[in-house]
Amino acid sequence: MDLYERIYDIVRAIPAGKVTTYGHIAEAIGSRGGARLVGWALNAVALSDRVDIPCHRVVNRLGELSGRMHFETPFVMRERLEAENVGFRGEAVDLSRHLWIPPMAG
DNA sequence: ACTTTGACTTGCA
DNA sequence: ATGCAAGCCAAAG
Repeated sequence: MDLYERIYDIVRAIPAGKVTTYGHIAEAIGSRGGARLVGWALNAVALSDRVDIPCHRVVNRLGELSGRMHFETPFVMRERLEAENVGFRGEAVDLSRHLWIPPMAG
């Protein structure tokens, strides 16, 4: 299984109303520090037809919507999260309430 | 083939 | 707490 598909599997597993971070996903696929790879994979998703992957539920370690630029508009990401009752703390997601840790692969 | 960049995170000073 | 450097894997020039 490619790392990309592992990433996609994990992102798809994020429950509505929850978010996770690039770092946690990277760890889940057995690639600690490979957070950038996750971003790259999501970038591929963004310009792909994949809609099954809720990439809006992936934020950086501070809960900031660093990937909002890659959506149709920079507001879509925030709006989608708020639509799922995700609470915000300033410009970042309240991770203390909405952080979801992905299960380890294997 | 080598260098630079990217929706990132961590370590050391 | 702030600032610089390293590490991860893949894609573009």
